[in-house]
Amino acid sequence: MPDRRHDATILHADLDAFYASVEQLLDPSLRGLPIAVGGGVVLAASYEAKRFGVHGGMSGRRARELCPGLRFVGGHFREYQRLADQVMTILGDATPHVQRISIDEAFLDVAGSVRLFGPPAEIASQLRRRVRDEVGLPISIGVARTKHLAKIASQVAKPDGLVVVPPEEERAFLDPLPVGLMWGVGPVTRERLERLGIRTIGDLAASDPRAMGSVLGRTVGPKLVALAANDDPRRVRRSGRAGSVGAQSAFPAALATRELVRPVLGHLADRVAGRLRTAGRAGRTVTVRIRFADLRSITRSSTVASAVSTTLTLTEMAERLVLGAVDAMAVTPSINLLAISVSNLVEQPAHQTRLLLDLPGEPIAPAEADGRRWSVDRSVDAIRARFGRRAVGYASAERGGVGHAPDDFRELAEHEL
DNA sequence: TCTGGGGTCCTAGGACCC
DNA sequence: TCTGGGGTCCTAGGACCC
Repeated sequence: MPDRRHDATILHADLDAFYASVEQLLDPSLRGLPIAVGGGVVLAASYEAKRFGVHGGMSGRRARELCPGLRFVGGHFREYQRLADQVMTILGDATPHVQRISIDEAFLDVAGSVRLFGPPAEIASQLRRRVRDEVGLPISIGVARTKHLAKIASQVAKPDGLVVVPPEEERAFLDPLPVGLMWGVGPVTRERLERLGIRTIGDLAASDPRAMGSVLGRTVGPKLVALAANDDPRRVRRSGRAGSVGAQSAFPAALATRELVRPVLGHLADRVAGRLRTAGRAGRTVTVRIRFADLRSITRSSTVASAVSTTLTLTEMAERLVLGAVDAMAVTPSINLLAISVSNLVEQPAHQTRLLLDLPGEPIAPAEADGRRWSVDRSVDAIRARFGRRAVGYASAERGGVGHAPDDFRELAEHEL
């Protein structure tokens, strides 16, 4: 692709209030009404509900207080995935350079498409129209020279809008905007910056972390300051595969006994390792996270030479890490949540692993033991592939308050492996 | 106001090697 | 023997995003 980084050819496309918009699409009687997807928690709110201050992450009770007429609707998770995929296909018609960064948003670089389809702003308009006509959903698009600018532009464009930032207007566009609009500036950083008198992106761009001493240096790294100064070298890359796979489970502290650790980890390892095997991958680094009753959490990790994808091996490694950390503590803590994550992923196609015969009476070398575990796992995988996930359960894993989140929602959050 | 799950990236320190 | 620089890998924690 020719280097046209001086042109505004990056698009950031972002579906508006995605889950809520889908619900309104599926049930026309919900259109124009304040609705929230979810129940105990608001997963997404329609713009009609947002006007009352309702937003994602808020408890259902709080949302009802703010907006008495709020309608809660159950999530049609399969439809979210299907419609979002449909939208991505449309985006892919404009250019092969599409980087999907979540279920409902993506970066595009249309530098190579200009001759075919016209200027970027026109491409963006066409895409918006097609998504509206063919899928029925509103989508906002920002067009600029860099990913950071395009992302901010799409936020400014919402709802259902298009904002183009010409290269010569970047500084004027950026400077007055609140820092909180920047990618990577959340509530914590925004609060710290506020205390330093930094409120706008322009303020941050004008600041020098070294000159301001270590306070600013610790608050924001050089990367963030560079972004504020409009220095963003990141390219649009085709969506890659996930770099890690994990699973977690929260449970009432009252249940958190040492005895619970093993079954919970077994259940988590079963999910993680199963996904790894399905994707033909394995990981060298195993990380566990332990959250305590006071919501503080710690992580412990271990990196091994040969990548892991068997359920039992992963369970054992995780258990060693968790118990090692817990036993080192002065008092046995109440555990609130356990998580397993596997990273440092490598390819491990099925045919690469030897299937070993189980000869009765023969001692089993460690490597062979893992081979045996692997073939057992593959058998379980095969049964599940035919008869569904629940056909074979991991021993005693379904008990103990594990697995609160609906499976559909969980699958939605899983990234492409 | 404290729901829950799956991810990424950044920073910093230490070990180790050249 | 001491000093120093640079690169890579690992570990841990934290913030953030959807």
